[in-house]
Amino acid sequence: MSSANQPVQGMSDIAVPEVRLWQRIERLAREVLARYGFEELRTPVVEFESVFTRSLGETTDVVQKEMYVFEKGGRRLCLRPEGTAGVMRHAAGLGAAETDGARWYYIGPMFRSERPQAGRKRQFHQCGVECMEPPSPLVDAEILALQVDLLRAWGLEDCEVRLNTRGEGGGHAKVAEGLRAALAPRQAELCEDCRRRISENVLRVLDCKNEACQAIVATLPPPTDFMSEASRTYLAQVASHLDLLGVKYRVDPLLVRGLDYYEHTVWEIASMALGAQNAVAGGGRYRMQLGGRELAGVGFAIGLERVVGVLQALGLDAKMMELPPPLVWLVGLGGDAMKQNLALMQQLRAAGLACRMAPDGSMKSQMRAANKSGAAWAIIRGDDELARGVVALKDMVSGAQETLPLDRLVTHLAGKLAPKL
RNA sequence: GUGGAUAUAGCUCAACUCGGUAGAGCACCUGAUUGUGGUUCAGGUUGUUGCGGGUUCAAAUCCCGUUAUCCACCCCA
Repeated sequence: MSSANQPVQGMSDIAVPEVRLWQRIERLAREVLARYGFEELRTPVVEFESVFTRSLGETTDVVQKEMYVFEKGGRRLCLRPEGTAGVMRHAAGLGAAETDGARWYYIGPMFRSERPQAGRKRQFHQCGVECMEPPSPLVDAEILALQVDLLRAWGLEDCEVRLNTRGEGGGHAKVAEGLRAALAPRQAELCEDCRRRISENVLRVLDCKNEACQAIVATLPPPTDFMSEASRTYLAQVASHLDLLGVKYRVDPLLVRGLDYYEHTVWEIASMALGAQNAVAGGGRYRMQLGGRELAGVGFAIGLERVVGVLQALGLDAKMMELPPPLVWLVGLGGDAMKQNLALMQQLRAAGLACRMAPDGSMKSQMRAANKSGAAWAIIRGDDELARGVVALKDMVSGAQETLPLDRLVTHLAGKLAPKL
């Protein structure tokens, strides 16, 4: 309870039983991702600060106030606040032959120094993908479908997909100018935050929660009006591919994604089961300059804390937890039996069985420990069994107990185990 | 970064308003069976009341600070 044994603010231990849910989530993710031809890429948690400042955008909140930055050996380093930039940094070091058509996924911790809240940790975990195939509405739709598929595999059914376009990368300034011009006459009516946003990040005015701002936004021409014809066509094609794939979505012209590297398709997936931080996942197409190379791809990230939050809110968490293998507990009476059990335990483990024993204690307390551990069987040996070369094997669920020769123990247990697998 | 709430046994919480050296349930340990758990019964252990300071004869209780947690803003996954 004292502060000495608490983790750093906004960071938490993931322990039994919750960690079993995380294990299942990760295992299911790897299975689904493999079906789409993705392979894992493990990039370092620590990167040069410039990897993110250049790609996410100097003015984004993530870069300006949320990164954990530190200096080491005269270099500006940071803990990664997201996954895409690191993957692209990896790609920038490869030749085009290796990156063209690459499909990578990652699962791991990210760090943002925000005020902790429901569904918002300073160390949080994302599962994401990056697909470097040539830009195409078809690929964008496939990747979005993959994300929905993943969420469904985890049991998240009640999610809403909102789809939008940011338009071609070259047209961003034009969109911003258009919006600023349209907002200028109404500026005085906007909330304090939005007046600031007009100059800093005008797109953010679109998704302001303030009612007065929303009323003004409703009168604006949609941002797509300021985009190229090609941009609008691209979005329409993504939408039609999604229809073909049976993915439900809602086109939301007001959907905004914060990071600068996005262009064309962007989307966000929210769950009604969560509170204010209800965005479970987001994604989109992007383009960035890194290491002298221009890199383009489409990808997404899913916030695993939020996935866990939804599963807990829906009451699905207990069912989904990864179960440890059936356990055999060795109970020994007397020093000789304890030593013999220690040796036997290693033999059983070598044969593939999960085993534990208590180092001492009365038979009663050893049995209690076996019960508490959830052991499927107890192997009981005292002087009598040692002398006869047998063990007593007790089924902890039924309570039935049998005596069998030591040399038949492994095959006997393996036979009992088989139907359970 | 801003605002509100909270912090008491391993867990969930009571006692705080009206200061008098902390209590329940669950959990845990021992025994009822000198070699048998999970049910039952009997008995038992558990806390520097988040941390630091102040007021007071006396502070879990009142005051200040601090740290953390929760909720919302902001931002995002």
